[in-house]
Amino acid sequence: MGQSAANLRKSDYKFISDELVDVYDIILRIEERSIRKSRFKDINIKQMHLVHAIGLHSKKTTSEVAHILKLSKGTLTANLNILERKGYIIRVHNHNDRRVINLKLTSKGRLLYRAHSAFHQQLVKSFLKGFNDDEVKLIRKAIINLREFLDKASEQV
Amino acid sequence: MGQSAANLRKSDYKFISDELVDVYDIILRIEERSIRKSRFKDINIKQMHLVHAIGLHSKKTTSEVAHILKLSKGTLTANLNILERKGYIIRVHNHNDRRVINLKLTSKGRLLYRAHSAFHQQLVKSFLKGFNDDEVKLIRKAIINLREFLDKASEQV
DNA sequence: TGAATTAGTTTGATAGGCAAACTAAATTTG
DNA sequence: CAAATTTAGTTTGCCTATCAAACTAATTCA
Repeated sequence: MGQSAANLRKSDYKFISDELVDVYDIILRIEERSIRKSRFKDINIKQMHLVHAIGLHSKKTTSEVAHILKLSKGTLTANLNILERKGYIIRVHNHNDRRVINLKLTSKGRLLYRAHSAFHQQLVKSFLKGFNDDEVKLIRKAIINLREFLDKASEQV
Repeated sequence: MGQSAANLRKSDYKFISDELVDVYDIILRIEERSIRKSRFKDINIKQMHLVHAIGLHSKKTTSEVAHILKLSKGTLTANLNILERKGYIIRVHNHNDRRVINLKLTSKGRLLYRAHSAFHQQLVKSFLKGFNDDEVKLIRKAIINLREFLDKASEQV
């Protein structure tokens, strides 16, 4: 409609930027509410993400998980206490080094993990709805671009 | 290399999902650090986003901004006090209704706003690096998909 | 074996958030 | 028009999440 490519690009930049700023908060809010309505209403979204970080199969240590989530060890201890008390995780003392604690999900924890994964999968599916493989690849490429930029920025800043 | 389209799609879903989960936290961390290194080191990322919500031109009220940011009025008052004390915003009593306070950025606040916008613009540019207009449109479409899904999910959940 | 290091916990302090009570101004209503 | 109600923003009291530093127990180094 007489709109130049340059104008189109500029408005797209702004649109994409503004939308992306909103999207994350919306997702967190939806997750929070869907947990509240589920059988797992005794945990919050941060504890949910801790369960996700511990993961289905790994036996990560407290320090490893603290590093992944960029939380202090003290904060992690507090949250692990909550999740253990509520039956989502267990602490397993490591045989080789008894200072070390390996974290595992209980079956209840694994149920929660899978429910959360399902939500994320649904999210990405709707994000990619109606796109063919080439188009999905393109979006993948955009995300790789972004990640590279962020990693470079992390070093500089 | 013999990988079926379905498999490709599935691994892409997971990749995209996992990356998106990380990206937001990384962005917040970079923003936080870049503020710390800038001339605006006396504010934090939440106050930065409050400045962004107030915006360059609008004269939003306290209640409007509280609603936009989904914060209680009390929380907003506390943060506005900090930004006002530090010279980023001013409160302007509304002539027509003297209960109402309109929020405005000071020149210092506008400088901060523009610095933050520049970062976001750089972010989106790198996100879209090397893409032509059609491809940018596609990504725009993907974000619209996601937003529609989220809005629908918001109603349901 | 004693000293230094390491993994995780405890402790004390701080910050950010909310809900409810409150103040001042505007609007409705009898 | 005066009293009652509503509204915008502030104040208050409380709660939760987080961190850093001190601490404990186990391991490794010298």
